[in-house]
Amino acid sequence: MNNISRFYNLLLARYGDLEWWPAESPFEVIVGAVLTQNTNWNNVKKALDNLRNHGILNHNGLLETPIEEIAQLIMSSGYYNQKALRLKLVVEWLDNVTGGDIDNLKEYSTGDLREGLLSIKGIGPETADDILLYALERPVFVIDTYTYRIAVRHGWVPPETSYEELASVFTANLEKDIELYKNCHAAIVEVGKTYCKKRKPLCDDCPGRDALPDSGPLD
DNA sequence: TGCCAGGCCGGGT
DNA sequence: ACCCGGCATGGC
Repeated sequence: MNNISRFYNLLLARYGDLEWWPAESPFEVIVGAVLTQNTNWNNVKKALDNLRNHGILNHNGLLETPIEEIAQLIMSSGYYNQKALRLKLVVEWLDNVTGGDIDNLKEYSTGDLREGLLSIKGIGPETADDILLYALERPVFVIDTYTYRIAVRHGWVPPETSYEELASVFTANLEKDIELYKNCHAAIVEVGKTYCKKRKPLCDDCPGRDALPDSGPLD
């Protein structure tokens, strides 16, 4: 067994099934994916609640509500002007492609959907992959800053590794399974929040230290 | 109290 | 092809 599988098994034993993504519908996953860009989920939750309480956490709601109004409601998630625009662009894209029914996306290949999502200004690789995996049930592995830090600090990849390269390292070393991909990313975020923060590179108590004999120092 | 959070874009080199 | 500043609120 490889180190990445070992690491995931360790996280699985520690956290179990985290049942990500916290959302009530695929559409909410998409909105949350935009709002959580470089932002604490706590702040995102408040923004989602605001949208929901105003009855616009849905396709037509976001499509028809003025961007300024959306911006005010999502203020707690930060970057609210940018994110209001990004939500508009996403929902307009959805409207063009599906006419408002996300189920219609099942007609498209994962590659075509990823390309389409990435063509939207404000949707980068991680946001696209969040949407593909957690909203659309496609087998793509999500890379976020925690995944990158953990992989580098374990010595699995060099620091200059690109998003796509790192994703392929994970998919090459894990069973191709949508539920596993979901829970693995969830567990990495969970462990990252505690042990792999930006200015805390040295983590003596980081899970995996003893269980991964082939891995390098956690820098 | 400053640092950090489940990124991404655009302009400069 | 990289590097960097900007975007912004809320929690610890």
